[in-house]
Amino acid sequence: MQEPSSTRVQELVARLRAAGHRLTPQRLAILCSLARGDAHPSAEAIFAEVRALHPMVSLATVYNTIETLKEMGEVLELQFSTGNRYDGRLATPHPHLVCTHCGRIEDVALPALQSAVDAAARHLPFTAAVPRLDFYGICPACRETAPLQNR
Amino acid sequence: MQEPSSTRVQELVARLRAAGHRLTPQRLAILCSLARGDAHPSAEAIFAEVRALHPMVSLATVYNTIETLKEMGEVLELQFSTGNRYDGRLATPHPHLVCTHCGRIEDVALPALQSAVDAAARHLPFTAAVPRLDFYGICPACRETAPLQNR
DNA sequence: TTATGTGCAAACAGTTTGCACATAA
DNA sequence: TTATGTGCAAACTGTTTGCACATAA
Repeated sequence: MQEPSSTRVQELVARLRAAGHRLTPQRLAILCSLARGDAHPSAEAIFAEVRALHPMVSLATVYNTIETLKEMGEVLELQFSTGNRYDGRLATPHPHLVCTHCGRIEDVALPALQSAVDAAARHLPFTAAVPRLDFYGICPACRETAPLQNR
Repeated sequence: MQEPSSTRVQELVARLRAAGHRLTPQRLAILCSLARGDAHPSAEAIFAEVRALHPMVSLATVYNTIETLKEMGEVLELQFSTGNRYDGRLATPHPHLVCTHCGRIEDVALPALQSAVDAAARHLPFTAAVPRLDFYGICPACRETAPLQNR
């Protein structure tokens, strides 16, 4: 989890306040979890982290806070059939690497491809098309520890 | 639903048999539904179609058959947090347009972009990376009938 | 004849909702 | 003081599983 003093956490706090929302201790902890460096946590993972500081927190509060931040455009929801993940650092769509073995999700920088995707999005028959580009494979760590599977 | 005489249905039947699987009336109906022209049906949609011919069919049978075809590489599963969709016509990954209003899913031909995505997939730190590229927007039909929403 | 497939119903996981209570501002 | 937020528990959705029965080959 991030420190409450992290730049991104401070930014989220400021924007919540600016939008007329309150800052509870639970919320602050959720913000810290969402702004984590290794990010893309699940609601369950955020819940577990927050619970370490606030044993009485409920999952509903985690979902409520995420919903608020989503509406403000400060959190990107990555929907997966295995459970959604959240990115509280970069809320604009960007490509990801998804490990089908351990579930790890990494950002990947592919600027040229990103531009091509964005350009294509502007010329589709669907209005206001938002792209989603993910790559599903085996991460380096899993490749070593589980050498015989999924290769 | 497709006719049992459709080329793709015949192909699926032949491949099931070649793999040592049986062809039940329920299965044939499921194959026809999967090979439909306007495709990308959900399990529920396939179930509803098949039920018209076989009122006693169960959802489990639909999922079982889909699972078998997935393992054979004859059906592409498109996982969405709102429920999975299936493509029994073209089982290799390809981009889609997803209407966030009515749920309609269309194939979209973007050959140049597709090549760029496939090329990128080959140079990622994750092994055997399979790309998934979808665009979420409002389809032309929804744009007309629901002019004030999501625009 | 018998391995494969089917139908039912229960279990599961992640998410959402309703409502009384708590609290930040 | 009071609108906003919280915690709990129940409900919901799509999917998966176990098991006895049915049937294609």
